Amino acid sequence: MTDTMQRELFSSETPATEQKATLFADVVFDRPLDHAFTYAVGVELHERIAVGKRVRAPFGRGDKSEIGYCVRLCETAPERSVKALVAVLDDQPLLTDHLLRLTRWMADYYLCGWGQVLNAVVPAGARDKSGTRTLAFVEAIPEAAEQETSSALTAKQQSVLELLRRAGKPIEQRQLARQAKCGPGPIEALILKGLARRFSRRVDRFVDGAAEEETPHGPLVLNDDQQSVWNRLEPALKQGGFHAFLLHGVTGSGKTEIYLRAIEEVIQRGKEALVMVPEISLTPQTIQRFRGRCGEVAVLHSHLGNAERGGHWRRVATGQAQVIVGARSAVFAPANRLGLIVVDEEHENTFKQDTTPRYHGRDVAVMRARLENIPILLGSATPSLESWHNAERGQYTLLTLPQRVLDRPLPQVGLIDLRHQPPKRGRPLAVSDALEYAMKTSLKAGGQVMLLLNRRGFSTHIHCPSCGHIETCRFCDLALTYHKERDVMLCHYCGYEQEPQRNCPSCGLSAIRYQGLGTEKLQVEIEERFPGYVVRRMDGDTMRKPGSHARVLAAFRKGLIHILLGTQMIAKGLDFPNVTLVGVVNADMGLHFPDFRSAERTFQLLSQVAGRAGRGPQGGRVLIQTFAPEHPSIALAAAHDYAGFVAAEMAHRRQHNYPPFQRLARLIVRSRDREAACAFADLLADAFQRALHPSIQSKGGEATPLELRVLGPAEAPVFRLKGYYRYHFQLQSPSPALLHQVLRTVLPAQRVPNGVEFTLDVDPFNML
DNA sequence: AGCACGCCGACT
DNA sequence: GTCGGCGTGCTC
Repeated sequence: MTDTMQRELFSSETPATEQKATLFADVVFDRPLDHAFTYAVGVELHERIAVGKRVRAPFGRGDKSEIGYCVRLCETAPERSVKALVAVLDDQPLLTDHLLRLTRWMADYYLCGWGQVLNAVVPAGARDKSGTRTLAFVEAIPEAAEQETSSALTAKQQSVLELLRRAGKPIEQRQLARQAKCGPGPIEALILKGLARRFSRRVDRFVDGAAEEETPHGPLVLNDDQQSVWNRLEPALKQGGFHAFLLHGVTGSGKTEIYLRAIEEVIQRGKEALVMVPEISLTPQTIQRFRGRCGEVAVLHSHLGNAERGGHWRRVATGQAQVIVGARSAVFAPANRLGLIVVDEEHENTFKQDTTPRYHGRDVAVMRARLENIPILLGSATPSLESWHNAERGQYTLLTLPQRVLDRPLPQVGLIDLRHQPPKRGRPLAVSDALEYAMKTSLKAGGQVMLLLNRRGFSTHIHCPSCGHIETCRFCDLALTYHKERDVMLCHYCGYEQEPQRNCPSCGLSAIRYQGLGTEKLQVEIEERFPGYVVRRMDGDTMRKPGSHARVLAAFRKGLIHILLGTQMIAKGLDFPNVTLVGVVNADMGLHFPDFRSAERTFQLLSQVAGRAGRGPQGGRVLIQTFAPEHPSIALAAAHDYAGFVAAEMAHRRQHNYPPFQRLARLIVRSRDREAACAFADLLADAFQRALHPSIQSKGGEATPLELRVLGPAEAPVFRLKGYYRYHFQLQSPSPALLHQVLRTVLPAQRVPNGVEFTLDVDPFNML
């Protein structure tokens, strides 16, 4: 008897359909399927089932038990026969109605399964109960008179009691012991003497420990620009309703103060505020700023452990946090009474996720604000062209802070033309004489210096002068970078490591050259040329351990480091008032990327670093070394001319039909088999071509091609990656609606061959 | 995405 | 004759 016969027999004896079922649940699974599956809900689960909870259900031919999300309940039986749910997993729904609608929209917009989105949205730590524990708290008994017993109090007991009375609230026992620098003895004694009491409380792990000494930071007086921005913002906050603002404020113009006021305003109304910042800006100082002013703050970002993240997440879900600060994924914070969303550094590309679902945190935030009918404030010193375009079209209200606070001028920016450097004896140096002189001057005057070089490692180019061989990654076709400290050659894309070679693996000659400049080599050069000064490097290599980032920045702030050099990481720090010189070692680095946003990125990066200088009363300047001083990204960043840059770049984008004027979707086909990848990319691109020009083959009459173009296919800029051959092409569409219409007609009809994978990226940022 | 079904080639 | 390759289509 075959399996099939068995199943047929079985199912005819006991019909799978629960004829008497009266409740049905629509369930979505973590699969790239765009529709929900209906299950009967047994009577025993009627009390427990709810939209937004996870369920266990038999799925597929083998009735394999799968976990999915319940997204809808209804009482009318569907036409087809259905299976019954096995279990409901959660006590409380993990998703609010708003979040369900938001994620549904994401699945439609980014063309992936709803279940996939939900799985990415609900953090692992929130799905289980981990991350809570029971702790003992101790508090002073206020009415207890001390007199009778005070004579018997030891010094330690006295100080513990002092501490408790001063706190005026319960303190966790171990923390109390730490603060009083005592063991458990004195605390026990106080409890025995009836001066304090102890009780247990179930708390989220990690969260309570974060409540360190806070320095409440009173609101500052607004300057005229800030005041006029506030005057436009305040009514929208008071009134509520969807309203998108783009706050364009130069670095140091006091955007944060505007954020804080706006947050305070909505908190006062009993609402919650969500603040999204780029991952690297999520430092303790950033969080502290909000803790000082805004009540209970929850923090959500990817570097938290499951339990810790779950704790914060639950605190948000239960309304215990007024402010949620987090990176990209914080846009899904389960807040119930959201009153405002702030997206700081709105232009940052780290808001775009580069795994499924490939969403853009800022765009999802705008959609969330729309769905929840609340205001949203996007802030940046260099707004993305997308947001600027929206402001120009009147979709967003533009607010401007054109000046730095306290009338501090923007730093003077000088360009050093590397093309006209006098030839040097020996090997070329990273720092020109002009930059060196400026550094020495600044340091002698007691100032600090920051140096930006946007490439880590020691040598970025390892080649053989005899045969021209270049050391590349075995799996990607990218040049390996030599890292001197770890003494390895590293692929910056896939992490592949290889022993450095003495001899050329191609021709055997023993004269391999390690060329090209990375932060490690720069550090060596700086230490040689600036003896007696403390030099620190900050890049992906030195910042591996958590906390090291904050430690270096703290040391720099204290003046323990004279010269801080590093990758763009250093551009994101907070204010360092004593930085009087910022040097950019090579400004052109990102300029020649095969990416239509490379000019914008370069402009943003240079503006950002330039903003680091002259934050203090002694002012400061910026020196940019470049081979292309007349390039708009560089010349206009040097002139602090955002408007000028945007005008030039917008013209360029319009001319080439790039965003923000048209929408882009990128399709990437990859396979270990080069031919297979190439063939399928051609096939797919062809399918789009045919969909766009249907009349060509039919009537031969007037072809009315939709205004949508297929660019490619071609080899992806990184052709080999992690052992895969990659081809890609793009769809360029005048409207998102048309783009989606075409994608939805063409893609479902495609069958992807075995051994070939393809991904779709709507509104792509990474073009490599 | 999984996973089972099914229809073809090389083995006991 | 059967084991197993992977192409094809479905999953409530």
